[in-house]
Amino acid sequence: MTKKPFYFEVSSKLPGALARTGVIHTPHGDIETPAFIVVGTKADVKAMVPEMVHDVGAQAVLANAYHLYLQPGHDLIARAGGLSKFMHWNGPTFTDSGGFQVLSLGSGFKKVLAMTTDVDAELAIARKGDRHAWVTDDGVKFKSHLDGSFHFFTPEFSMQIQHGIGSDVAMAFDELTSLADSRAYQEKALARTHAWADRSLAEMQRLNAATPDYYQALFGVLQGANYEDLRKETATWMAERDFDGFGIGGALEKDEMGTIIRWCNEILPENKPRHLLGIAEPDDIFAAIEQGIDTFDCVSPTRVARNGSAYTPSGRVNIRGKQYIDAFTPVFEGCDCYTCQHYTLAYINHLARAKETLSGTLLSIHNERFIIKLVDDIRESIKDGTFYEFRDRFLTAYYRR
RNA sequence: GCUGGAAUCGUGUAGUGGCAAUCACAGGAGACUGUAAAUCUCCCGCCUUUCGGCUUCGUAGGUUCGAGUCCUACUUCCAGCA
Repeated sequence: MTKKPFYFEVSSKLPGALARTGVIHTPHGDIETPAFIVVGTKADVKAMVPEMVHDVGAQAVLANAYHLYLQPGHDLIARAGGLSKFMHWNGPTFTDSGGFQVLSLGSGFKKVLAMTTDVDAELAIARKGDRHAWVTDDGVKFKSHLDGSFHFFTPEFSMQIQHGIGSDVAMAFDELTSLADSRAYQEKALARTHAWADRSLAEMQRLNAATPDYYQALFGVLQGANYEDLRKETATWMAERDFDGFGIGGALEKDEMGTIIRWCNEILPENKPRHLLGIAEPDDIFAAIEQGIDTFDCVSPTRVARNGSAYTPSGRVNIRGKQYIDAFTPVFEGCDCYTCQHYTLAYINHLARAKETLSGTLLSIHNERFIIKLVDDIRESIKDGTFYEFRDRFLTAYYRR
């Protein structure tokens, strides 16, 4: 019996919890889990070259089907030899389906994605006609944020794009809802996400059958907002299908995140990897890993870096602050990243004030290293049974201020 | 020296007789979770927690019910001419 080029092996478990360590095997290499996957939306990790991405310990990169379809086009990436070759990343790659853009360009357009349900005020100011995405049962109509042209994404088309891009792991095309949406809408959207998941799976199987030397894994994506019955329903539904792994999505209410993930992961099969989409804050990472999440991705480390913030053991700090003008110390003592080994806060503060792009690069290196090392340390703490001690010590220091 | 122009928030500006302070930058604080994001929000003359109060358009006069705006002188700067 031959194994698929993509498979997952659990290597250890935390007694009494869902947390586990393991290895995801992909055609482009292995990923030791839990792992933080860095985001490279447009086939680049913003402000970093792949050598830096490798040096911070990243094991995989996640790009986006919507962005790469618009520019430069998945056909071109296919002609270039696939995403990893195109962007010179010698490692595994994931792609998101464009499902996130259903919300970020649709009902969530021009709004901050709420991590709480207290969003009535935001809904009240939502302006009709000011969106770039419209959902129908068949798919999503997008108005390009680049040139205003219209494009229609179906689950099949998203698979074709992702297969063309050539990532190791594709995501099923899903509809991300807002916590502000009604219960009735959540049910409707979840039914649609299920229909789309079936269509995504059928299309991916067809595409894989047509390319004997290339197998692209497909993750089914779980929605259901913060409703226990919907989350359990979708977990059961997804578990019955032949996905290679699963993504847990949705704008998750922060306080309920661990609980929601537990509802899903108690039902999902143990032998397939579970990815948590778009999460990186330390408390969320601990909660998710405790409840059995294997991989994460998030834009936060690079985005906040370009906006002048650095992760530290005592919380996220805005390094543009006046008090760092003459701080001739690293971002924090003891950090093992390239930036902290060679540059001072004062220097990065200067670069940020001078609007030099190097500040974004140096802070991106630092922030990616910080989150990756955190997840690496959590992985080791699961192996040696010190997960809870490590969590309590870390989070107490991180949120002390 | 002559002629013309200019002077408004830290800086550059808007305001051409009717409640001065527009816009930008600089400065201060904050936000950012499957990237419409090297972006966005708020503050930014003084006092006040708020409500609100007070001050101020180079200087000194003048005209006018009322002047940043018109007039006179002065100061400083800019341009041209000598």
